Amino acid sequence: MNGFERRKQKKTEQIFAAACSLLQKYGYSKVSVNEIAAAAHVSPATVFNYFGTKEQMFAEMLEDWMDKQLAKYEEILESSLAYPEKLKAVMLAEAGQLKFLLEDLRDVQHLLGNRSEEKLRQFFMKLIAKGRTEGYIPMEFADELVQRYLNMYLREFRQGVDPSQAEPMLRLFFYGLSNT
Amino acid sequence: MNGFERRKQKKTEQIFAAACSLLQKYGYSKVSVNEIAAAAHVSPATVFNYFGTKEQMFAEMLEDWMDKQLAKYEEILESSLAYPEKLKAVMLAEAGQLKFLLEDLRDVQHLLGNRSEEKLRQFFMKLIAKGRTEGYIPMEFADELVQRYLNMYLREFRQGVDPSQAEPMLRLFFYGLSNT
Amino acid sequence: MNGFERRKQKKTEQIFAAACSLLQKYGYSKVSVNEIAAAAHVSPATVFNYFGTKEQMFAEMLEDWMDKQLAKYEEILESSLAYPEKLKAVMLAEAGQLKFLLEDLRDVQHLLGNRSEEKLRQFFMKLIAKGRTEGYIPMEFADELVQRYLNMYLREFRQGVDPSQAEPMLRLFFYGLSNT
Amino acid sequence: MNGFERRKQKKTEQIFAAACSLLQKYGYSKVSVNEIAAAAHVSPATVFNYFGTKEQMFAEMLEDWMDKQLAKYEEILESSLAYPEKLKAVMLAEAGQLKFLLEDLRDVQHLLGNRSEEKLRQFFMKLIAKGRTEGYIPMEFADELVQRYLNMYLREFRQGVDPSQAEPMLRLFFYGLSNT
DNA sequence: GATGAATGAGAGTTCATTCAT
DNA sequence: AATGAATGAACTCTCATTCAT
Repeated sequence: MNGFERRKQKKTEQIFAAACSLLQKYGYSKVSVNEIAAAAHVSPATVFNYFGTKEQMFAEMLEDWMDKQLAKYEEILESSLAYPEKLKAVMLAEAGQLKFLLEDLRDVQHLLGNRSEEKLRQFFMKLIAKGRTEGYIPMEFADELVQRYLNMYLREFRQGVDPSQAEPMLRLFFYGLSNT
Repeated sequence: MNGFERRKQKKTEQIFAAACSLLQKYGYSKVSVNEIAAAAHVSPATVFNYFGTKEQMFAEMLEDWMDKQLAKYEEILESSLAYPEKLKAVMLAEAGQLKFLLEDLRDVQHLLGNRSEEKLRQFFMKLIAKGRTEGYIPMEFADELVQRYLNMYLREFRQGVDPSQAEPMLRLFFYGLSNT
Repeated sequence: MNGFERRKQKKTEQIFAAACSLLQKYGYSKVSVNEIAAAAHVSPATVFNYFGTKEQMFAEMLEDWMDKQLAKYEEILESSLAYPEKLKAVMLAEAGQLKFLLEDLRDVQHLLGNRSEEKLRQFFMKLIAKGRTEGYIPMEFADELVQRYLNMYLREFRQGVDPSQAEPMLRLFFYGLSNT
Repeated sequence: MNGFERRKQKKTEQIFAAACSLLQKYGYSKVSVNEIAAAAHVSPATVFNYFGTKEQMFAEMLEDWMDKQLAKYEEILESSLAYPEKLKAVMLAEAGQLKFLLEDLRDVQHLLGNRSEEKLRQFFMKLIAKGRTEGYIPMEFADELVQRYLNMYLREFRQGVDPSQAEPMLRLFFYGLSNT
């Protein structure tokens, strides 16, 4: 990588960092490209030179972020933890992270794009497959259903859980409300 | 009710309907008051005469909507259904309804206001209390936890479920992922 | 005057009072007809029924006010005071009064209209004539000049003088800055 | 100064000129930023990029204008003219100039800001001090009073005097109405 | 290639005035 | 005759995007 590319790489990271931080604070429609450019010490024009539009810029930032997140997930999946611990770890890996996946849902989910969504889906399929192999997920629940179930919990955890609530929530995950 | 009041009432409903529909389609920040006014066959100025600000207009619309929704819930709670059926009915009462409670979370939840949130919370408390009396909700789960759990499911159902998935989701609600 | 006319008269006075008070507080362009109507416990439509336009309404209000003011001036002119005392009295009669004659000058002076301005000019002519007769205003100063001079002082006094400054200002009026 | 700065400087001047001219013609609240932008051959957005708000734009324009005006005054004060001639020159330097200092008083005086007002006050103090030294302003008149007196005349001259009236007005300034 | 400046299109909001009762 | 409701036109201001250097 030559000097030009390194510089571009660095600016891209600054832009991503600023965009990410401001997105969380104010939400997609309330952050202006000018603000992001200012926070990244870059000209607004540079943002457009790099990404074309505001939307595209956020899309790339989110894909970048999602790739990093998925790397963490994969690591957890490959670890030596027991299966329930893995699930817990995955869910807690989200906690306190990008809440905007919830907040400006329509905007942001659409931005996240098919590629990232597909990657995430594939990770889920592996996670579920492993769960079935290890006997934690009964066959009678269809993949689609379990995926939705997992997703629901992930979203809940993304909003933030205080640690004292994490444990009981996970118990509900496995055993539900009925106590018998 | 005289002519003036009837007319105003009617226009208010038109505005609420237009606002609700457009809010779902595009989200809070992407809908302009002009669009809503046009859809409601009303001048933008009228919207401001009625509600003062865009924000206030949505707040009142949401409160109105929430009151109607709560009325349905109460009716279900007072019905002769078995408890699990009641829960199911409450959840399905949301399906296909106002998705925006999720989508522009920051904006809209804030708009919903304390009054409505409190009303909803109180309904939940009654629902949970009844569940405990009838033995469906064990004492060992704190109110706070159950409320969060219910909320999580409600939110999931709000996004829409096809009926074939409703049943298994409710099974998970009571018995969790574990199948033993 | 029958009942209808009395009612109209009363409403007109309420409107004038509200308009006058709000004009002083906020200035011509920052007061809306709706505000005035509200303050006068009257419908905005009534204001337009009576006066046609906002501008016309203020014009009539100002003419009304000016007529009352001129009546006071005439009384002073006809009184038995010494001439310099009369001048002083006229000037102080303005103090603390309608400052807007200064503030939104362009708007308001234009509103005041030719009729009122002419009445005021005529009063000044009488005042000056009397001053000449009594030897206080030398012939070498043209009417036009003296009128302007008086006006300048009147405007100054309209902005408000604290009583301790009134006396020296009047001394300057007669003897100027030179002290010999 | 590079190309960017020159261009910005030029546009700023165009905006100031347009704002000044239109302010005199129509008064603060009746001039829209759009009008000013059009007259300055600039986009309305540019005005807001430069100054943030309409108010701030006028404030800066007035400060700019006042600085130039004060420079003229200082030059007169330092000149070799006799004191009365200096006073006359200062007053005539205003003639035909910014009448709005009178007209939208509330708005504009507030915009002029403390800085400019303070600069003007300081110039007045110097002018008065010089007048005392040279024996044209007797000690028995307090600074405050003289300042007000000067101000009153300045305001009068700002409204415009035809030259034939300037001389007698200045005679009144020194000797008042009394002729003895 | 990167920037600071500039902008067009549109946002929310206000208000003098008119309309329907 | 008087009103409450309704509005069109205009306002200040924002922002994603483009232009000129």
